[in-house]
Amino acid sequence: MLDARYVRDNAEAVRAAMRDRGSAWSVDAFLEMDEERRRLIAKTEVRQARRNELSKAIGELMKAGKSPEAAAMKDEVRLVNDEIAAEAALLEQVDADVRDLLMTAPNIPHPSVPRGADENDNVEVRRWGMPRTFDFEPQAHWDLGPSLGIIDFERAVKLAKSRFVLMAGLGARLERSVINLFLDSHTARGYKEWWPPILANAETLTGTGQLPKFEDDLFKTQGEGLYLIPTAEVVLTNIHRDEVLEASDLPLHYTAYTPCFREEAGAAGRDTRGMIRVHQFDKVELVKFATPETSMDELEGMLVDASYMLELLGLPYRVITLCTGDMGFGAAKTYDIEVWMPSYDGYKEISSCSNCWDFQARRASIKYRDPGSFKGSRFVHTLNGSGLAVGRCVAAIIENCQNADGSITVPEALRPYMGCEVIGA
RNA sequence: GGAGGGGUGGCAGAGUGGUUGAAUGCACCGGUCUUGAAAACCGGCAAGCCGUAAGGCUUCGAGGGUUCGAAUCCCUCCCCCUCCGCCA
Repeated sequence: MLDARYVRDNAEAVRAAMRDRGSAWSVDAFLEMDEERRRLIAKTEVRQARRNELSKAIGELMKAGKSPEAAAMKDEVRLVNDEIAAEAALLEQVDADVRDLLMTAPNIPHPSVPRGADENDNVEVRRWGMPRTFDFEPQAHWDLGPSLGIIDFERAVKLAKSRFVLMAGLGARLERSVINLFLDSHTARGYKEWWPPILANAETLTGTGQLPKFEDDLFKTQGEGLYLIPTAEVVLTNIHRDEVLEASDLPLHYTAYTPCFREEAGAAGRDTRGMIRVHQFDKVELVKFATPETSMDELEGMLVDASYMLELLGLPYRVITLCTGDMGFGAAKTYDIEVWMPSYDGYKEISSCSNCWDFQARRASIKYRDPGSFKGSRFVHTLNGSGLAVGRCVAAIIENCQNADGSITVPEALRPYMGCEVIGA
């Protein structure tokens, strides 16, 4: 959520930001509604002040035993109250409208973000590793996995529906091994591990920005109306919702493994094969809470921590900075890490690391105090990044580490977890 | 799910209809004292909103109700604790 006052005071800058993002969000509609809201507030508050004043006077009269005088005043208060009730109803509606509108505004891009319309305008930052040249025809993971008996797409459809995955034997173990390698690595580098609920309520989903705008992307339960989390970012960030943190405790570095659930409503026809785009996938997530002064440095650090996982596995990757038009709703700046996928003959997203600035903190009311530096409390900056998407990582291992005989060489870092050096053969 | 108890400022914890937006303690900030620190003492210290400001409004789990006036009384819901039931 943007700061209403900021929008009011920097209308032109916000207009430009929305333009850069390709967002249709209307600054002028907001300004108009906001002005109406403030006008109504001023009006009702005058009456409320009058009521409070009269009530106080009544109290004093009653104490002095002058109830006839008080009775006359009571009549006036009743009148004032009627007026207040009428105006309050109006104000409540306008207030809700303004908030709803503000909730649908995307975050303002950081000045360092390249301007651009879509993914074609993203800027490559760096590359690591060399895509392997095969001296045989490499198989895609959706072919090799089933032929090795470690992935079963058909029966996953029987159990649930399309875009679900069933893994077997060393495939299942590979998934678990990757999760453990990631968690062990991140915790060794100072991230605190959590094990959160994977169903969350509407307030939680609103805090990180999935609601109200992106409800269609989520699975929702009946009855209680809880949502299956689309990423651990949702729960990790909301751990501190409605809290005031101490500056001396910042930055906080959190990590968690969770399954993630996505409707993929708008993704018909995209990445239909394999385990690239599925309704349920595993992810190890990184989340940080930082002061405004350090959040951009923390983003760089998170990018290193996430991409280091691919270096551990020996998988080639590149890092890109998303342009203004390609960034997610709540992000002020985003780096994507893309792993080399032979079946795509290209790099495929495996992590997204974002600094959300105070956008989520304002929604979720996550603040910090620093008595030595300023009075009161301020919003923290929240960051999140995949470290990494496990399913896509498994797919990348299968494809990048395959051999001519259809076996897979287990990356060295995973061997202690796998208990073997080769899958198949 | 049933019975009982409870949800108050960063934390702990008073407060049952009228200057109580809220005692007190801790934490924090400023000062005195001290070579420095601690202790002691003095002072300050909730948040949000409207307003150039003065100031005003709102907020004591959430929502509704009673009243001229509600942290305080009534209703509904949520959450926490204890006991019972159920259960992995």
